[in-house]
Amino acid sequence: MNERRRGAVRSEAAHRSILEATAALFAEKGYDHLTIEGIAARAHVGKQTIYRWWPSKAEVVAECVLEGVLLPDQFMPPAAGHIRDDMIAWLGSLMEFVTGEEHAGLFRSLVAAAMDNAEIGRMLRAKLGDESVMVRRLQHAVDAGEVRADAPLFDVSEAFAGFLALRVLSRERGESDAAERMVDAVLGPYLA
Amino acid sequence: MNERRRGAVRSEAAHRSILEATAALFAEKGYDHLTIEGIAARAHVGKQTIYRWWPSKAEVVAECVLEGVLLPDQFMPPAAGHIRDDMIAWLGSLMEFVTGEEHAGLFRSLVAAAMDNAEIGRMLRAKLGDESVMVRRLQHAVDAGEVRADAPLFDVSEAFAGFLALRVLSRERGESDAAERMVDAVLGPYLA
Amino acid sequence: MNERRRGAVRSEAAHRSILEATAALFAEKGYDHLTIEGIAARAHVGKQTIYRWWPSKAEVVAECVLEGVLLPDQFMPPAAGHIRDDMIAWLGSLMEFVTGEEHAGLFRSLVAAAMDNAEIGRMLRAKLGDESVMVRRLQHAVDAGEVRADAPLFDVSEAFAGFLALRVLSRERGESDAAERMVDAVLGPYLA
Amino acid sequence: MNERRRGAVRSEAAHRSILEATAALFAEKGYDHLTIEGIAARAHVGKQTIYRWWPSKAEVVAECVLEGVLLPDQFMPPAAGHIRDDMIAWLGSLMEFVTGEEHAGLFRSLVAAAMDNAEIGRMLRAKLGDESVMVRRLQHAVDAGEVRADAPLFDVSEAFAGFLALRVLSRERGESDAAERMVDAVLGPYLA
DNA sequence: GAGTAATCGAGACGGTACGTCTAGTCTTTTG
DNA sequence: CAAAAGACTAGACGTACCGTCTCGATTACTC
Repeated sequence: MNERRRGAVRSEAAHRSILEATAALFAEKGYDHLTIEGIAARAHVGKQTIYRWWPSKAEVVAECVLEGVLLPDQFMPPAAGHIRDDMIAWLGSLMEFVTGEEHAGLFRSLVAAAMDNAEIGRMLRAKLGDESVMVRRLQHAVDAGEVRADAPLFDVSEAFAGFLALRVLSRERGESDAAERMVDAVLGPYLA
Repeated sequence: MNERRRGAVRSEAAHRSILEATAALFAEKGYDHLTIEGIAARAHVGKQTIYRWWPSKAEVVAECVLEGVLLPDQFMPPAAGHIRDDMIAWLGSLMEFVTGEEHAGLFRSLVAAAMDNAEIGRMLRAKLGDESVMVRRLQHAVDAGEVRADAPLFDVSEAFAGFLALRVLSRERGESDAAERMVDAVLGPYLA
Repeated sequence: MNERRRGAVRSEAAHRSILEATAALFAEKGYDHLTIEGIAARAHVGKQTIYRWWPSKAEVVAECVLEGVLLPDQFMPPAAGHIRDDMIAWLGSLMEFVTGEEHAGLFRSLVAAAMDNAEIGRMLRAKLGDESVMVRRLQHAVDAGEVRADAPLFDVSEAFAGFLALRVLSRERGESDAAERMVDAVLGPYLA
Repeated sequence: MNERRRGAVRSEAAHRSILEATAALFAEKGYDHLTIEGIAARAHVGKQTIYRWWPSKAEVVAECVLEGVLLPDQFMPPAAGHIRDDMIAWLGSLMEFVTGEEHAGLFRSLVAAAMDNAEIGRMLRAKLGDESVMVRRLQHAVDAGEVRADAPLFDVSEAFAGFLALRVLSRERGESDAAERMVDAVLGPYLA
């Protein structure tokens, strides 16, 4: 006879239900008013089912972020026109997004979660300013002759990511032309 | 006739004792394992005495930061030599500070606290990357002829603050030459 | 020369105000939801003013009972007709009083207070069935030839007081003819 | 299909442990220095486990009394000799019990508890002066020809219960021959 | 009248206990 | 045998009072 494992296998329905409940409650109440009991109740799941698969609240939230349940997919820097205009538009819209009333609470909660769990921090950063994506956009601009070939693309992209990180951390939007000034200050000298 | 207050007056001993206990416990256990009961016990104070004067744990911590009980005094960008070297040294040491093992826990806790309480966020930012201080250092470099007069000093300083914010958020130190590369990428073009 | 005290003298206004507040709150909330803080607040008096003159809540309540602020004056057994009818009427009305919805809570509270403070117990008993008053009424009946001269008046009166005490303690009214039956059982054999 | 419950069942160990701790602490400190926290600590039980099954301290104590953990078994009127002697002995010993130094505190506490909770009151009364038991003893005396057949047994027994109630209320033992006098006054006329 | 001592209302203090909530573990029954 | 339901120990939450102490004002007696 074959040696198959017996008993029920991990319930995918429960798994999904937990992630969805977590995302919903996270959005409603934020990271630190999120409770395991609340998730279990909302997901119609036993608490033990959560503890069986995740060691802590932070890990559940981390998986939510990873699965993209919590954050919209990456913001892609548009390649619609000149690199300067595209970067300004993109930085500006992201700045709006992270400081806007609607998502500010969620972001603050995610930062708090990131302080609990390094994985969340890494994902958060990746979502905000994935360097590889930004570098590709800049490389495209180099190829188009808009940016000098010797520009330190990685460091420029990091400066832009840092600009957003600062907004998230300090919780201040800054002036309306902040994105434009930052692009001109950092990228300006490298424009062809 | 003036409306004189009546009854006993706030005990300065209790006040100090609470702040000290908070700082000690914060350092020991971090923000979210900090409890009001723990503070009260350590400070030999009734819980009500804490609740009488602060609405929440976050406010007590905020006052600790404000009073400088929790964080060392501002990191000053040194004016020891050439601006490039000074900024690299300063950014590097702050990066060390926020990602280093020694202060990482305390720092992460403070960031988490800042997400609870905007006041803490503002103080934290002021301690770490006060733009006005950085701008003054850059202005000094302009005066010394090391930086071009038309350099956008404020935006450069914000890029540096963002660099640190990104480290805080992602909790990654990055490569050893990260500070140097960032300074060269952002400040480099403006060096005289 | 005489050793007279100096300084202000006890405020009679405060004293009265405290007793009144106590009586009001006792009636509203009962003995164990009565608090010193509540009395002080209601009486517009500092807590210390209460503690200066009474050692405990029980003592304040005791003084209220003593002063007749809490309980109506003694119920006098009427001397309206034949001793049997008078005693039945009197016992019945007192039974009504102590078990009736209106005063039951107050009585329960008084019993609870009496368990704290013997003085209250003694007063409570005196109010319910003051033997000397009852004995006088019985003596009057003896003189009128309604009761035999050799009847143990004191013990009979104690039995009647006990009847009431049992109602207070057990919190049950018993049957409607309870008073009549008790009078017949105890006093009946001694009727002339 | 029947609606079966799921999940763990009430822990009998915890239940018993709580009742034992309650009885021990009641005896040590009395009703009003008895605390839920104290019970929980002594019983090595979470507070919530107490609140899950009982709404208040009074109910826990009530169950202790019911289970006989707190009070000795019913005091039975002895049937050792003549009814007069037996009743005097029995009343006397109960009077001793409720006013004696040894049990006075516990007893007063129980009475106070009874004022909180009618259930306790009923149990207390049943333990001390259960009429049916007393009536049976009196009936036995009637059968033995010691008491007249037309004696109002129930009312006589109530007079005796009242005698005890009065002691409990007033907390006074009275004179040494109090029991004897009461028996003679109330039961005397009905002796054959 | 100035000085002194006790009182007053007010309210902060160090504490205890409340009743609720959640954590994380353990137990029972169902599918 | 995993999952749901939910009871378990543990302990923090924020509130209510306790009884004491401190404050500034007031009152009444002494010198």
